[in-house]
Amino acid sequence: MSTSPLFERIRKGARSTAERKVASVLLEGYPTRALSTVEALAKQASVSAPTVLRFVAKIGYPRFADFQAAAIADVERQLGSPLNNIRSAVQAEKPDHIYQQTLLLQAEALQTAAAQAMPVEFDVIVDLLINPKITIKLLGGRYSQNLAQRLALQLGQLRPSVFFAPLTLGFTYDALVDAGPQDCFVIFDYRRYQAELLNFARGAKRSGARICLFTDTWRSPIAEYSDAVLTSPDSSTSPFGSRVVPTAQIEAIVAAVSLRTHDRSRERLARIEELRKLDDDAPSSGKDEAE
Amino acid sequence: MSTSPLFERIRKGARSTAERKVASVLLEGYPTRALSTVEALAKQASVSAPTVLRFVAKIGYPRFADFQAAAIADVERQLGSPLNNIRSAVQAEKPDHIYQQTLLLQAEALQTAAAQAMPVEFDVIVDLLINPKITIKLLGGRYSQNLAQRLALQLGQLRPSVFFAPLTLGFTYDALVDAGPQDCFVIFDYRRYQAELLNFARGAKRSGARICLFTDTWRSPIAEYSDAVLTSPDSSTSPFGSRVVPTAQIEAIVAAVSLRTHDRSRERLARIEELRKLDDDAPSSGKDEAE
DNA sequence: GTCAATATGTAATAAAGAATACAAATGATG
DNA sequence: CATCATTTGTATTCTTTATTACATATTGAC
Repeated sequence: MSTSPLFERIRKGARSTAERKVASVLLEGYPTRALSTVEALAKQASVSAPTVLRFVAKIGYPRFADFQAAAIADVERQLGSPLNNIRSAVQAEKPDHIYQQTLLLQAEALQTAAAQAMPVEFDVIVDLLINPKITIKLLGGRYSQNLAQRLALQLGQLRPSVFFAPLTLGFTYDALVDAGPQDCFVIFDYRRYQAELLNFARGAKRSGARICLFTDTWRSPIAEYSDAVLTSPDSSTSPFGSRVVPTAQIEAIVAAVSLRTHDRSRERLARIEELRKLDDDAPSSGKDEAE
Repeated sequence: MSTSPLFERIRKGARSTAERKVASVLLEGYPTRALSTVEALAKQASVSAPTVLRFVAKIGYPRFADFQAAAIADVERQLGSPLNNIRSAVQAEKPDHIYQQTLLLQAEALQTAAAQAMPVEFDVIVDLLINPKITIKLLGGRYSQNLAQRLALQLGQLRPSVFFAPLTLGFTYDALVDAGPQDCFVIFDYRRYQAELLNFARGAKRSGARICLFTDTWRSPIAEYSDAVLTSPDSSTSPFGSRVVPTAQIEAIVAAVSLRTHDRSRERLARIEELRKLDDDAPSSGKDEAE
């Protein structure tokens, strides 16, 4: 068990009798007792207020407020990720509100997806996506274009040759004209599969291009032509299917790609930031706050 | 184990807009944020100090010190709870693959979001969105436009007068020209908040329009001008923030709106289907739909 | 739209608490 | 046991923080 630095400082910092009293009191009720006031502590330790002040100053906190801040930070650390306890409490008794219900339902969907995941499929996709010789083209159906767009947006920051092919008014086929083995199509197709997409996939496959498919558990017919498929269980309260799991999948992909390409993508991101700054300076740029 | 009474009091005690802001801030950082000062809290929630005082008074703590004492007691209770250790032990065994890890991480994020959720905020938003007299305009930042778009897409099927306002090249302000009390702006703004959006929100507020904000726990400055705010905790493996929780939130909103409008939206959906069929049969660009 | 009721913010006030100066006590060393 | 250094306490000042009183804005009912 690792003790906190603050805890150690208190233990080791006490030299004289009065200070040891203070330290014991603090350690006995660690860390919550540190959250009270100087005078309360002084009284509990049967010493004077200045003694307490001097002690915390000696262990590295010139102002009592600093000391308290450190204590609070420690409390947060000990509580672990902020809401562990409350989370488990909420899980125990199902909440009544539709908002919470929906979120929890999706949480379960994610856990299911994780449980039945096929890492191999995932890896195949990532391997394709990090290959700089391959051009990535993304597209999706009426309601899944969004996903394609999002993945395109993020992937486009990590590597070159990423294109989003909007599925509007037959323009889609433009992307197919010069498709070849050097291309990888990432297709999102969920229930109410669109024939247009299937046609497209067939054409792509014929041209020798790779296909990665994101679909639901019922599996779009495109699966047949795909090199790798990621499926997501769909449990949803909404009249439209849920896109929470797909969103998480996308982020997982991005995370993996980002990891694997590390240096290159890092540098790329930096360059993009540079360019953006130039553009943003026309209007006043966004402030970038960390509290 | 039951959730702490204090936690529940905070969640349920908030009635007005300003009080809801305070409650959100408290719940987001529960319980440690309650250990800071009245003014700090007021600032974080973009309200005045007395509002904070009045709120804690309302939920049963006539003096702020009482409230803090309760919070500290809660911290002690949580730290003392053996469940904590068990839980962290269970959490220790992680799956090995980044894909599964990411999904599970997001599952946790959703649970956290559910735990600290403020159904009141949610309800306020839904109330606005089902009001047929109100025009809904949605917009978002560079990377959150997607979310706006998705919500627009789905909402647009359930009710009329829904518009997506793309944030491109200053065109955004077109949506602001004739904004008034009959308008509700739904804004998505996550870390690396964009000044442009903030300006926009200010303008919107001035015109008397309502504002619903989706943001992260750091809270976009727009929160100050918003009638309702939904926050999402951000834990993410990817170099970009995660949008899983926001996605789930959107779906929850859609589900709720759909429930509340029931008949009207059902009929509307049917009509849309009809029209789509007509359209799909015309172009020769491929038969579009396979059910 | 107008008015009453309720919320919210501003600014002044009161209280609590932290920091400081200085004096008293303690303890070590010759 | 005298002297210096160190520790501790008392009393005071200064800051921060909570609280209250009052003005303004917002909301909801008619």
